Amino acid sequence: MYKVSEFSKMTGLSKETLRYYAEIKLLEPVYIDPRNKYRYYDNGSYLVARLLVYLRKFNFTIQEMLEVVNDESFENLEMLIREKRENLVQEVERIQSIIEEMDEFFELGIGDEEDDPMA
Amino acid sequence: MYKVSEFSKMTGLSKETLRYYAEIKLLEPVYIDPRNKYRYYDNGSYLVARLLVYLRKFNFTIQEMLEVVNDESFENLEMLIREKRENLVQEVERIQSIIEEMDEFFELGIGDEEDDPMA
DNA sequence: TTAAACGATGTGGTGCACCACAAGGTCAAT
DNA sequence: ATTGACCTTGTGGTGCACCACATCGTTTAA
Repeated sequence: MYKVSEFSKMTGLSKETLRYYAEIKLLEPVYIDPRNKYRYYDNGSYLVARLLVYLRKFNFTIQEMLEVVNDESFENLEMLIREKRENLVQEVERIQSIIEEMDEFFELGIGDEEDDPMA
Repeated sequence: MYKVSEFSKMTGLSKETLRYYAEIKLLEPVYIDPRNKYRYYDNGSYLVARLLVYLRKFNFTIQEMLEVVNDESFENLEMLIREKRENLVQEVERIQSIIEEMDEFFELGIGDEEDDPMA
């Protein structure tokens, strides 16, 4: 079993983040020593932590990661990632429409200041 | 000249936002009555406010909008919007690379749980 | 044994861009 | 004059995902 610092180094998640994740029940220690309250994680914790690090790369929010983790057999993992993918596709479209608006803004010619480009 | 509520309705910016914008010197009242501290805005304020609303649509941060507003002749406005456009293009690319990673994830076949897809 | 490293809890803070409530003074219409 | 609308200041809160410091008890290695 791993103590907090070791587990933090293994996973790249800070001690504070681990504490936060335990608090919101995203990733809880598998054992807490009642004498000193030390938190211990195991190899199963490590697998979950690696999954979380991966999902963070996919821009998953905490809430979304909770859905993944609370699905005990991870049978919905693919579906949840597909949903997130759809989110990201829509975000790309949103940004691209902003870019198009900017291009229209440039076409109006900002140099002509007498003409209110924002009308 | 306009008082706060009227100006808020005209611009779509909430009173709290206007207060905040005054505080950070993004959009300050043109006159403050010394007797009661009432804040007044004028038509010039309205033009600036409309510009800010527009830039918010372009995902400009407060700091970026400050750069625009502090450029008194607005001669750099086009340049600043081009920079922001470049930011947004890069953001689109960032998200798209995440989407590609997701697609690779799907190709690995998550159904095969004996194979660690995160290796 | 000692001292440094380690771990815990409690608490407040960060960045970002607002939002909301309380309390008190001023304005405006009746 | 009265009352409701309006404005101000002060203060704390929101959502989000952490981050950091102080204090105190425990563990570890010399």
